[in-house]
Amino acid sequence: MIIKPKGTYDVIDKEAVKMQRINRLIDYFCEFYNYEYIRTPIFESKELFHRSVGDSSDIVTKETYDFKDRGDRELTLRPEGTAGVIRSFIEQKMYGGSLPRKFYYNGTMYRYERPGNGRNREFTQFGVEILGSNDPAVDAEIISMPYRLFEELGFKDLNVKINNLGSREDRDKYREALVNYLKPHINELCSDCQKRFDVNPLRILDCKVDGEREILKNAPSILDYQSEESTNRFKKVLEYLNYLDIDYEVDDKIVRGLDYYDYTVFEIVSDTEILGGANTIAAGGRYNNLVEQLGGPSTPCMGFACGLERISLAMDEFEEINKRPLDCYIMYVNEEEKLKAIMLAQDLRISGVSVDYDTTGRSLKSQFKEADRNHAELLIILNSEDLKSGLITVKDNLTKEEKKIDENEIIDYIVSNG
RNA sequence: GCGGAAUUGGUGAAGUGGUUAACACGCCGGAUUGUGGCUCCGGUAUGCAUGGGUUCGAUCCCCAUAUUUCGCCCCA
Repeated sequence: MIIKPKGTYDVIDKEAVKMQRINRLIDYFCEFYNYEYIRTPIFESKELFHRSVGDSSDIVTKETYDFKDRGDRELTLRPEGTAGVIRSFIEQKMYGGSLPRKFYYNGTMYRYERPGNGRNREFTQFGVEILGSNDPAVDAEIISMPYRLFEELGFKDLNVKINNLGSREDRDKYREALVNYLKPHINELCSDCQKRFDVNPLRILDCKVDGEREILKNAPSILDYQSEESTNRFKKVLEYLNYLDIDYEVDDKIVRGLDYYDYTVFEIVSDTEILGGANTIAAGGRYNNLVEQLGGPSTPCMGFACGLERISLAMDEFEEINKRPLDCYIMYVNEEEKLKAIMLAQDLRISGVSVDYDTTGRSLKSQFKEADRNHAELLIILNSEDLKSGLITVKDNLTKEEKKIDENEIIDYIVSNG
């Protein structure tokens, strides 16, 4: 038997229904907020991700799917959505047109990691990016839009953790201060953090092992190392969030894993327990330098992304999700009736009625069961005897009321009852 | 990548070194020879993840591989 590759999964049954529902809401929401749909390639040149995500980050060094095609091109399956959008923005010279551009994407991403509950090697991510505006109102929208989307999907007790990383210079100053503070205590940190100390000291703030320790609680705060301009900007973002009624909490320990973030970074957390310890359902931030870093003109941007599998998993706690009911199920037994069923189904479908019928030759009894499995609202029971006199039996599956309708009026009857 | 656990029909699962692998749900058929969702009866794994090995004999013991899952690492 051939089985699916490790870390992939099939979306079927309930999962498929949930995914469709999530996707429809995403499309609806983004349209409402005036975001344009964008679809970029699933594979890009390897270099794109090395330059955007940061050469030193684990994502690029060991978690991407890299391959060479037959023309010896170095390619990478996209591990995230932002880089492709930025590349397109630059390559299509969108910076020459009216700004900002507001995009949303929704598609599969690839990451070579150990699969687990709600984490796969092929996974689906939805995200938005606003390119070309540094207005704090953009920060507020990028946070409030997913917040409201999650509320709409049924999430309760949402909270936003937000922090201000400031400009590159602000961050460099802070990094130095943090390193100086931690240096005397380095032996008290866990082994992972001792490694991080050299590679990415800011990550130590996020450590699960050392996070609760006094050393880190008393560490200097990045918020104290901001320029006045950056601090005022952050205040403005928070002010907007207040007016938008978004529940947030400033957390100066939030630093994101990627190199490209500056100024506002945030995570949306839900108190659901189904996801285990990790209850972050969306995350994002501002990246005002990335476009330039990738060879475009300096363009301030902000975005967020979230994994649909985790969203879907968390939604298991919410109300039962059912397939859309079928308007009508047609039953028959013999060949003559079957032909009628096929033609009737086509006419009804043309008239906008959702309809189905059996194609496995099962008994009438089983056809009733099949109709129920499909939550059919009306049952059409064809009978050769009645057909001779031009009559068709229609049964309401809720009230069990049965009527014989003239063949010529059947479409109108069903349309007006559906 | 490192460590632990698991893997029996469509599903949930019981089970034993030795003829036909419980039970339940589901599905299909019948009782009801064309009107169901209750009831009753019957059917439903050429087979216990895959490949080796031990054995007279393995689903059961051993090894390897795969997949799943938990923890670490990481998290867009």
